[in-house]
Amino acid sequence: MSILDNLNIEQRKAAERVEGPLLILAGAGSGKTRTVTFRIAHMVLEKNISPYKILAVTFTNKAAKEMRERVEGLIGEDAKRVMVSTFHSFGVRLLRMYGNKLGYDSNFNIYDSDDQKRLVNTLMKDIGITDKSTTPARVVSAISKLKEEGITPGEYANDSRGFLESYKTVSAVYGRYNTALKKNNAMDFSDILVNTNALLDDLELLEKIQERYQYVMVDEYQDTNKIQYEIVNKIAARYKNLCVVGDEDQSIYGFRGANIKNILDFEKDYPDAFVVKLEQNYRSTENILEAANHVIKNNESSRGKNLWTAKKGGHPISVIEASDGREEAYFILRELYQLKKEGYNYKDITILYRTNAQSRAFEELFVKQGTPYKIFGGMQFYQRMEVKDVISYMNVINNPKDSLSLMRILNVPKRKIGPATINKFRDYAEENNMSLFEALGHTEEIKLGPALKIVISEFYNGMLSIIEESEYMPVSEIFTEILTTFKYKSYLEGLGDDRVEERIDNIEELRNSITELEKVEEDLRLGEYLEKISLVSATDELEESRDYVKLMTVHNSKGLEFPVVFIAGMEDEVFPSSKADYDTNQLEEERRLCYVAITRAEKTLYICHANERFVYGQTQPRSRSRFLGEIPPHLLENKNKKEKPVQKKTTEKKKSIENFNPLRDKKSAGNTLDLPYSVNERVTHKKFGMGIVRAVNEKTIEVEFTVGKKKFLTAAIDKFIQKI
DNA sequence: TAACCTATCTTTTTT
DNA sequence: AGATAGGTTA
Repeated sequence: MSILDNLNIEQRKAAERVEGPLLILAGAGSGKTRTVTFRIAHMVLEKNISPYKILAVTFTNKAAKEMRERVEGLIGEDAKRVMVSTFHSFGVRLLRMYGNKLGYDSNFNIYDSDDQKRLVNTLMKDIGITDKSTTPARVVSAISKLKEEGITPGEYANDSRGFLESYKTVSAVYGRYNTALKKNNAMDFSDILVNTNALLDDLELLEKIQERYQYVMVDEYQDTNKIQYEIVNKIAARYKNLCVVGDEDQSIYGFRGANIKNILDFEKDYPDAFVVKLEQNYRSTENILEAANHVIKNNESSRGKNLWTAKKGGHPISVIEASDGREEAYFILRELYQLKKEGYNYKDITILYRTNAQSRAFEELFVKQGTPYKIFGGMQFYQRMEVKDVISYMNVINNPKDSLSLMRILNVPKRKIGPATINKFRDYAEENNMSLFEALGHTEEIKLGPALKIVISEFYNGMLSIIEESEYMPVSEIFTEILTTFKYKSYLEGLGDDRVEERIDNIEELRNSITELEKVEEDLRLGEYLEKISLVSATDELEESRDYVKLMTVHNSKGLEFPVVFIAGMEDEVFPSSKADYDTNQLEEERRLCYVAITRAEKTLYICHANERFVYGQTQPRSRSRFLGEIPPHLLENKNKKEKPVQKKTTEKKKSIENFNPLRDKKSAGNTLDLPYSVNERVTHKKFGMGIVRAVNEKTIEVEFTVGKKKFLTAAIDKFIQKI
């Protein structure tokens, strides 16, 4: 008897193979996660391998969480000792510990693409680039791709494409951009990987890590890029217990440097690799699977698999033709109501599309009709202007070297600190080799009007005071301090913007999310919080229990499955994207994307397309996607409803499910201190004066001052609070 | 410095 | 269509 008796023959072959290099070619829906989790359980329960020695790397937090929970279901508490992590979280963890070797402080901030764009933008202006052929956004994506392909600024400068103007721009910015990030004690997403990889060049450290993680597993190996490849292979080099799982037909991240060769060449890298193919699909009906197989076989890059299912037949695939994008949304909504009548719930249904912009038509209609829905990805909660403002305050408090975040908030709320003034301080900081924030403390040495001096000193001292407090204050208190000290809400109210209410709601939602998080993790520190919100991915917020229709890009749907799937916008120039028109490799990637989309469906699949579409403020004619033509007609059924659906009189607007949920990953408990404080004891605080202790919790205490109740973390509290 | 107007660009896809 | 950058004016 073995725990592996629960697996099919192929899955079992893979799970049994614990030592040595192992390649698991796992077709869509073939029980990949099941195989991997049972493999871990087998290692721990039946092979006596310490869970502490196992590292499993996934692409999203959601995948990591799911894997951890499923392993826990099999082996219990020991599962917590297995390191299940995304590449990025794993890297950040390592870099917090050892980043000083590369010249970073452990409180480094993480920049998102918005930050990257702003930084590149200022750099381009500083250098005086007049190149109109490119934009900061394009420069950012070029730089990210270069980083993840392992090309340094120096190497890029020697590249032969040097005559192109956009190339020159990228080349001029790349190195300076890196320097600026480092000065700000910040990393972008690519840096997390690049620096993790660089850390592993330290042989002593590498050996330590190799000894710690003697068994390495990588999920979605077809989507690893050069740097991730190097990280994995360095760690596994010592024991060669490397298990990679993937499917070359689902490689869809070429645009961010993913290299399909990593999986195709695994057997070259490890000639003694054991290879297992998982070809039984447990997810979809025969019709759906056959359609997917017919599409993907047009790809040269496909090795060819024999994906099969025991679920014979099934519904034909419904094709819906609409006159335009709006009608497409109507048709889908009507079909959705039909499905509801047949007994499906909203949560069984997912609408997939190629680009985020396509979600708009659905959102408008669903709001009007009061249909519960949730859009994953797109404009993230944390990227909204007002949320980002407050986060930028937190960024500076966490890491005052972060001049980029500082520049964002210097004049928000408006303090009459314009670009001219900021530049004076930037110059002063540069000349005196200090950070912009430090420079703000030297108002006397800089030529300024008296009013400005006062304003800047107020800002500077306000920040200093919160920075000091942040050592022992819970994030929620820091949040409140920021809002009150800098009167952020009155600033929002005074904007005279028609979205004031929404913005204030967002701020309140941010507060709620922090409070929710602190319920789970009482002693959450600012740095940990910022890290957490930087690394969330779109589908991490997916809640199985709530009943709403899910909308997301095909990219975001990878690894997920749904009873009913609508693929919207199946038109040439949309899917495949017009960007892939003249490039076979890109076209093949689009086809893999289509393959991913089709194979998400369990029972029912709809493919929709419109004859014209409104793009860039213009109506353009559209024809059905070539991919649709690759599906044999006998699998398709025309589900066209000729008459236009009657739009219901707008009923009372129901609020859609918010696009945002508090993070709720649990974290292991921190240290517990003996508290010398007791309820009703009197204390004094530097800033808030006299107070009375109202509650003593495990890791925090609450004190009532004249200004109101405040919470404090007990760690390091003695520096700030004194007993009387 | 801020407020207002006009011209231009945007949409691939994401940790 | 909507967002944003850049320029002009108060």
